[in-house]
Amino acid sequence: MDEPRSAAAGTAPTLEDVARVAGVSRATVSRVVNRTRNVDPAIQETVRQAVAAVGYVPNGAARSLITRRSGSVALVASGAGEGQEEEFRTRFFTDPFFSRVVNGVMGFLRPRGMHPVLMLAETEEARAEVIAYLRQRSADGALVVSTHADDPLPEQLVAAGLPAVLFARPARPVPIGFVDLAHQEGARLAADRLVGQGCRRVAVISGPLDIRAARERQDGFLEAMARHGEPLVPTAEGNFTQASGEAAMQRLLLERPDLDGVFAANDLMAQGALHILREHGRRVPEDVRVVGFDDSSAAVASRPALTTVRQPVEEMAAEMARLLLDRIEGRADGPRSAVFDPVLVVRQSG
Amino acid sequence: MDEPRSAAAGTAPTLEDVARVAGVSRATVSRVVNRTRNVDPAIQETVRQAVAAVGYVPNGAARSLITRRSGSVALVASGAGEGQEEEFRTRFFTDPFFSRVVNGVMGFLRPRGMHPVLMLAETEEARAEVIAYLRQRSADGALVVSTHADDPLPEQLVAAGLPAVLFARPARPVPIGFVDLAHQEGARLAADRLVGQGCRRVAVISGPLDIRAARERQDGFLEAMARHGEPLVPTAEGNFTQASGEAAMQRLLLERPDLDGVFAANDLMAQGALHILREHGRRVPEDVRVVGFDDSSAAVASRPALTTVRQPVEEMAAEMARLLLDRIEGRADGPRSAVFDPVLVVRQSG
DNA sequence: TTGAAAGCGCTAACAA
DNA sequence: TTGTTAGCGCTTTCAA
Repeated sequence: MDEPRSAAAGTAPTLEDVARVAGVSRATVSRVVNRTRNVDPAIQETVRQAVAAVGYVPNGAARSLITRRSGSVALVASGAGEGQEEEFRTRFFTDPFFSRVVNGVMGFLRPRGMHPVLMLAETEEARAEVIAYLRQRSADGALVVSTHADDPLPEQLVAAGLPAVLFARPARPVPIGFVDLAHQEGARLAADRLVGQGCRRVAVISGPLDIRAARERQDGFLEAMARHGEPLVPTAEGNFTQASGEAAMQRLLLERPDLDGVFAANDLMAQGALHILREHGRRVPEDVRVVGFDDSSAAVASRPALTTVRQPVEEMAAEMARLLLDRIEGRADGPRSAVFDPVLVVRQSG
Repeated sequence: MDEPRSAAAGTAPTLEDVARVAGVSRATVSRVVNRTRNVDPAIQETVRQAVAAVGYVPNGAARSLITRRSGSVALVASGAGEGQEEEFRTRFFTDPFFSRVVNGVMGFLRPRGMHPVLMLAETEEARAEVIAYLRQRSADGALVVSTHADDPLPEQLVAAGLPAVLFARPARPVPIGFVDLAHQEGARLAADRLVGQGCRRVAVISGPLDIRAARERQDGFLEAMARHGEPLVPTAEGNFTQASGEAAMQRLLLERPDLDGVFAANDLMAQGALHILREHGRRVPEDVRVVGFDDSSAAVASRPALTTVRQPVEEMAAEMARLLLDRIEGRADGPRSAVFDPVLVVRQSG
């Protein structure tokens, strides 16, 4: 099998080269390469052979200079801007949540020949870079995973007229698409489960209350408990890390040593709660039932495995990508959104 | 504060527009934007103001058409090609290892204005796509995280003359740069620790032995144990997942119910071992000591926290990126590599 | 130090 | 159905 000589050679072959070899014009080669109709099958074959012979690969820059498409989308991890860059990165990447988003996004993008470019936007400078990146058309749009309610990035994107879709509804009403979960509904599922299993003295480990999802999970849970005739439910705030879940559980145990049920606003914190409960000699689920949230890898990794409220992150991420492409390719008129329903996944802990 | 009118308008402003406003030529604007020397400070200022006034952002495609640089690198998750796409993705993304690589890569790339594009290469088709992506200059080079010894991608990259650096030394000697860990040395650290703590009946949970790193960790451990006068060490093979660690621990316990030490080739499997040991009423570290490998987030997440061999993944990933940029920017002559030293991190489990 | 002009490689009207 | 031609927006000689 002949190796195309040009592969390792100095200059990459261009359309021109293929055209010369095939004995046709550049335009025809372009049509064949881009699968445009209206090309004589015989010529098509000739061109394909010429392409193979010279080892031609279209130049992406030249192509997107004219199509105004880069073939990639920015996948942005956006934060509030208070933290250190490295700490933010580590926190973000350590959480299984982010991996699931990446997974779901790639699943959708890949068959469509598009690729995600990872970006961080936790400082004003970084946000400006993201905006500039999009404005210079290095990416066709942005998928934004935002961690704070007062993140200014969504509004900046809208102001710049850039295609973007968020994971989680924006804090202030902004004309931008998003995917989200019915968090309150999910929390209600957890409350119903705990009560249904006979728990009467339950407590909540919430996420950071400046994150909308965290607040909705807490509110939904408290509301459901109130409906069950339990208006007084102690709460402790964590920050979605396992360590914060441990600390919160400690506080809760001090406040209410006789508790028999815990709802944690994510699995990582639930896992932390499990550790502390065991240290204090509480058996799960016999003495205390624990329900988590997310159904992340942490849910099956812990012992006992977590009963948890499933957030279909991969599907949501895929939908987010779909909404963005619809927008980019002009299929969508205004910003569109999708809200997913949570499901209770019963395992051992609750 | 005036908003640049063109931001949300139909067409983005070009160099031409800036030049007109500033009353200079395109070339001069280009020089100012690209910080080239030899521009009159006064003119420089005028140009900057014009840039701000029209809200100019250079067009990336036009720029890279001529510079032949895209400003991004492919971050490739490469597999052997036997598995299902989705399973591969999920496995890969669930492992904290990948997140750490991304984290380290971004830490290095970001200050240099470069961005990672995520790609998968687990089938021949996907590999071809990666190669094409690089050949069409959509990325300036590739960072490859390979999971199997017989992965053909490294050789394909070399054959195509594309800049690339691997995480982990290639199976067959190929002229390509890589970063790696002294795995055998790390395993020796684990063996010394277990023996030093008085363990006499130890066992190994290895990774998939078709992965070089897994084999080296096992070999290094067995060799060290032999030196300690323990030539017979039972082993069980896992696949680096927690579930496989559990299964392996079950088998080991059956084979050697009186074991008092376990070395697992990664933390996830060690975590699985911990679960099984507890189920069987073995206390860790009192009855059985457990040492993991990696020092990933799983190491601090488990109870007891894992004593483990630290692999500085973030640093290694950053170095991988550095080696690639050196190559891309022509600072490196041939392929260069770096091998890192592991360190024992003592926590509770061993 | 600045400007004029020539392309980088490609796609898309428009003609033939 | 095919070819011709005109740029896309930028960088970079080469002259001035």
